[in-house]
Amino acid sequence: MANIQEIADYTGFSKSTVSRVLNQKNYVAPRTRDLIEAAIVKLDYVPNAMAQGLSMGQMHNIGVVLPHNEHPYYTQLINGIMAAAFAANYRIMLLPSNYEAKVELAYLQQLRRKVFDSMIFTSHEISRQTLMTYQKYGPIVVCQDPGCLPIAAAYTARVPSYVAAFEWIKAQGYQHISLLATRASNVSATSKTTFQAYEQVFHQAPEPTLIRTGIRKQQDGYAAAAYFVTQKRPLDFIFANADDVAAGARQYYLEHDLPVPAMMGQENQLSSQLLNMATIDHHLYEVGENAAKLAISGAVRQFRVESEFIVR
Amino acid sequence: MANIQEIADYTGFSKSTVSRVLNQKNYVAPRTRDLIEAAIVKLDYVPNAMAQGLSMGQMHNIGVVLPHNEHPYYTQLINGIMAAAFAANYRIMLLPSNYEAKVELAYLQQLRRKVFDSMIFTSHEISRQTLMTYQKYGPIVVCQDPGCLPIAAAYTARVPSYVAAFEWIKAQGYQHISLLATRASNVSATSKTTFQAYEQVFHQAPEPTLIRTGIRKQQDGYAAAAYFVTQKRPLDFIFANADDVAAGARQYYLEHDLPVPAMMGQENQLSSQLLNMATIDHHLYEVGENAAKLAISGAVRQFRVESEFIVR
DNA sequence: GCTTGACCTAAAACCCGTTTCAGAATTTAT
DNA sequence: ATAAATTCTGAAACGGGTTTTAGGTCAAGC
Repeated sequence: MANIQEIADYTGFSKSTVSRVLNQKNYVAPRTRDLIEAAIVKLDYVPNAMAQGLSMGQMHNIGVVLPHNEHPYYTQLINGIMAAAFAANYRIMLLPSNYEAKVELAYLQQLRRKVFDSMIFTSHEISRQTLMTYQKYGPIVVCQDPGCLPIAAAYTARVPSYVAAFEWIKAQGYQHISLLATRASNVSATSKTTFQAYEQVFHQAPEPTLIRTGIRKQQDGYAAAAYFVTQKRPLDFIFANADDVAAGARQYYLEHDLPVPAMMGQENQLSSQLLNMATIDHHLYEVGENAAKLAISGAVRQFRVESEFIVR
Repeated sequence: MANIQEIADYTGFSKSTVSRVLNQKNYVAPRTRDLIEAAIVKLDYVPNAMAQGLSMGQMHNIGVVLPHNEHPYYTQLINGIMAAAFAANYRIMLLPSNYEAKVELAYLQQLRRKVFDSMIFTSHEISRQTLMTYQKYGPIVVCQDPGCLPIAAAYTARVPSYVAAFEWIKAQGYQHISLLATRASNVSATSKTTFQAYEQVFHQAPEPTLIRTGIRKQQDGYAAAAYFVTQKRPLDFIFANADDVAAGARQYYLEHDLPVPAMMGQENQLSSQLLNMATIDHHLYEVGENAAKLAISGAVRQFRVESEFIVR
């Protein structure tokens, strides 16, 4: 528990000189440096991060807001964020929001309090306007298209690949398309985008009876298929929000000796590769990496990746 | 960016009185309190967490070391940790270790530096002896059985349910049992435990050709099944390290119109419920919650849950 | 009327670093 | 030889809180 003062006292130099040795800056006589370094080793001194943080005004922490962590979207995003943050010697704090605006606001207060230097919203309930008012307290990065607003963002441009996918589905002659989504389109930008692309291609809204929300994992896909079958909702194509979800649906049909409808997934997970299934790769790991870089640099820039429709 | 001094100046009281109002302790005249609270609202003041941390010696952060985050083991554990931490107003920092002792040591240094107050090792490469030498810098909780060592731990007692499961498998008459594991038994306590339980029941070591390691997700189970089939390794039971993994293996057999071997999974995920498959519930969410509670309280206690063999 | 205790507040010390400023000792340039 | 620039170091200020100490006011108890 030695502190910098003890090192100073022990060596006979001052705190400032010890600090200079620690930070390798300004002039320090080689002999002085050696003596102080020896003392640091001898007394097993490590600087106190809180004191450094207070003094320098930053803690090298990034707060990452995420609603839950059971969707591959978040898993891949987090992995990308972690990789980039780790590489830059930043740490990430996991901030569960459960899609609640009130909780998100509490986290923004923590940004003000300097609990972390910057934030990444993998998803946000709060309006972008509100987010902007907090930018003065630290970099805020969102993972959705912020439109023309001056907000740092790393996100995937989903529309082109969604349209391409629906064009392809239409060309194949499918007519009753089921949409599996994480959340309803009135609360989720992603779902909204999906639905809009659907309308753009098919010139009509998706069939409400073929929409299922609350879908995150393989098991949810399985349950959705079970629902369609038991409720007798005929369909010929399943557009899933993740490959694992599609795989789960497929599993249901196989297990019940039913004909498996055509389907596609998203995220280009291993399951779609194994099943030789069409998918959309949103390059989320890369999005995560760039979100972290923006959070660290503080640049109010937009990093946009084109998602990729993969036919197999 | 108002600080406590500004509130003091604005109201004419001293820093200490403002601090007392903030922390609701000691005597403060009602009128004084009102005035100061009004000033806090007016100047939109929030205390600086780094200054508070430095002054009080803790940041209310818990560092959570995890090798990767793609296995349900970690997902459930993290969810439990997050829930308990969040409830107690603690935050968690995700510390990826990739099973590297050197990285873990770096994190222990961060504990000394007060980057976080306490640590949870969901898995650790470093010896328990080494961990113990760092206990003086803050609570350290492991998620494995620490034996009789005085280390705080929240973990699942796996042996009884493993033995019960193997007894059951044996009673059913299965003889060629495949074991799917996250890591090899010489580096993983969990795998070692599994193998030992196997030997205890079958009086012989598991068949090396039926062991697959590096298995984490559904897709890995699928790949393992593909391996057994293409390499012509006959087996009649698959003991998987997770339900999703078993589900993946099952999927492979179904897709290739092969007879599906008997199998069981672990973690009691939805997939095993849907497939009506035997499993072992390690109650990881609960383990995570208790790990967080130990990390927060600093009690050097052991929280042990019995895992539960579920026949379906 | 005096002591005692409760109530209220401020000054100062403390937590532990970084950074600025200023001065002293050397070197280099002229 | 002297002025100027460089190298080295320490004192002090600063970041922004909490806590201790101590002193003052006031009412209750004897």
